[in-house]
Amino acid sequence: MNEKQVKEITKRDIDFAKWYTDVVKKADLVDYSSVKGSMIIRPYGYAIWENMQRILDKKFKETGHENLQMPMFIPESLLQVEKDHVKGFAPEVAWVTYGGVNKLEERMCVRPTSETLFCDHFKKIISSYKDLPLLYNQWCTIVRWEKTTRPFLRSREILWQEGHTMHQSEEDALNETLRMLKIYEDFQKNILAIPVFTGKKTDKEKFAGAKATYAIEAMMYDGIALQNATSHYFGQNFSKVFNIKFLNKDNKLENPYQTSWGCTTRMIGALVMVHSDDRGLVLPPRIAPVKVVIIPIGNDEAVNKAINEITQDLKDSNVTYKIDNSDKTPGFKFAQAEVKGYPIRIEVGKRDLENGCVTIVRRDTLEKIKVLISDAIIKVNELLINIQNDMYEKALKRRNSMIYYPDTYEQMKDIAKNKPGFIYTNWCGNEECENKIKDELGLKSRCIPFENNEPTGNKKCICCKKDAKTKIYWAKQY
RNA sequence: CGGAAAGUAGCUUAAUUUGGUAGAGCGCUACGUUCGGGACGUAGAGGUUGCAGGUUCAAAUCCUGUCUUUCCGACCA
Repeated sequence: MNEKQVKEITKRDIDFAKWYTDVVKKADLVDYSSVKGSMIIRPYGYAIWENMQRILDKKFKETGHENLQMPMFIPESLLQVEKDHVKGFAPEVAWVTYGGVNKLEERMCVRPTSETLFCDHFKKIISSYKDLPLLYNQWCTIVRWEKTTRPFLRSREILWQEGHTMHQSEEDALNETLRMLKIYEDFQKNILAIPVFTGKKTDKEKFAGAKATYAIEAMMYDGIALQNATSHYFGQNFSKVFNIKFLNKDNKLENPYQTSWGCTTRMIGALVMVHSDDRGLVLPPRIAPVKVVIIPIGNDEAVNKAINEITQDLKDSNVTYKIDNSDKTPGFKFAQAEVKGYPIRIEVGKRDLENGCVTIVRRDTLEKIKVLISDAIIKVNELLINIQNDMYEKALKRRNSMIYYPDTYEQMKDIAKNKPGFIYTNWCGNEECENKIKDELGLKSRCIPFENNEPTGNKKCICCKKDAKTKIYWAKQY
């Protein structure tokens, strides 16, 4: 790598935080606005979000969900209905107190999440078991008045998706909660190439007002955890206080069982923090808005002819591409393509063309491959699959190498202090130990995974030495 | 929200200590020469120094407030 590149992007291993902001800025994903925590998602960043939306929305529709739009304002009295919910969200809501020049009779908050709005609506439209399940989703923005903000990872205005569903039985609602969690898990793994742990949150960490929260936990390159999606089971917590009732088959009134689930543009931050490198963004092919960038070298008739041939093949194969026809030198264009993270670049110049070849370069490994023009499309299609798989495997390997399994609290303390990553231990299930570990080691519980969660070894809690109920992941978090 | 640092052209910054005509590099525009890892020449455009007050004959510079950004804590998707 030459000096100029080093100057533009801070090295990842020297200052991870600065590297991250450099990458999201230089790759032109995001810009700051004049309002703290309200970021401008630039076209390239938004194109990634549009791809996420398109893929997830299709999954939601395939599983029977319908999109709708709810209002963005919640009257204070409505937010107050569920006690735990308001307690959890009140510290971070923004209030509207004036309409024009007149003070409002009742102030309204800008939605921090829409459970209360949905419930207020559900009670009007649900009357029979025949109305259930009710499977709704909305794509929208919400506002949470965060104190510390960072592009994508933590903003005050959040672009997201929230699903809200109502069911006849506990079983149906729980199934829905886990079904949607699985969709998120598959999406992260297969599309974003991000390995994740899925599991249950502790009572301390669960959503305000929920009976149970399930989450997707990913590890960033620096070993810090990022919660990438959540799915909540509410039981009848909200339906009771909102007085939502339906007549069941036995002609008896019942409160329905509820779920909600969501994911945000934070996933873009995760893409950066898991895959990208000192040269800039690295995008998995399945989420990349532009899969191939073509760089002409010199302005030559043979070059143009070869490019026409290749682009026709790309069109026929439905591979999104872009031709960099700017008047920059090739070296500049190569560097630019790397900052932007296009999975594949094809260099077309007369030196290769004399042998009927072009050069194909993988963004993830920077490997250069010479192929005949006629074989380019075959190689591109093959590489798009390989890059996607290799990026997942690489991320998985790194993550697994940063998970620690201490037997004693002293060992855990040492790891927490000296080694970034996740720590997997036996746990008694008590909040006291959770609080102690947070206070003393700065670690929060991530999740109790669904599989291989039986206590091991002496089967005692790592902290209090009482009988352990389960195993649990701990980590520092964004 | 506490503690610290910073804000001058699109970006990186000089001038701030010691108040006195805001200067450069990159980028941008036009033309030309170039083109296999961040090209070069010539000519240009671009600033009420984050914002609002105050001190002063005079403020980028000193003082107060405020907004934004970054880092460290507390809080959180």
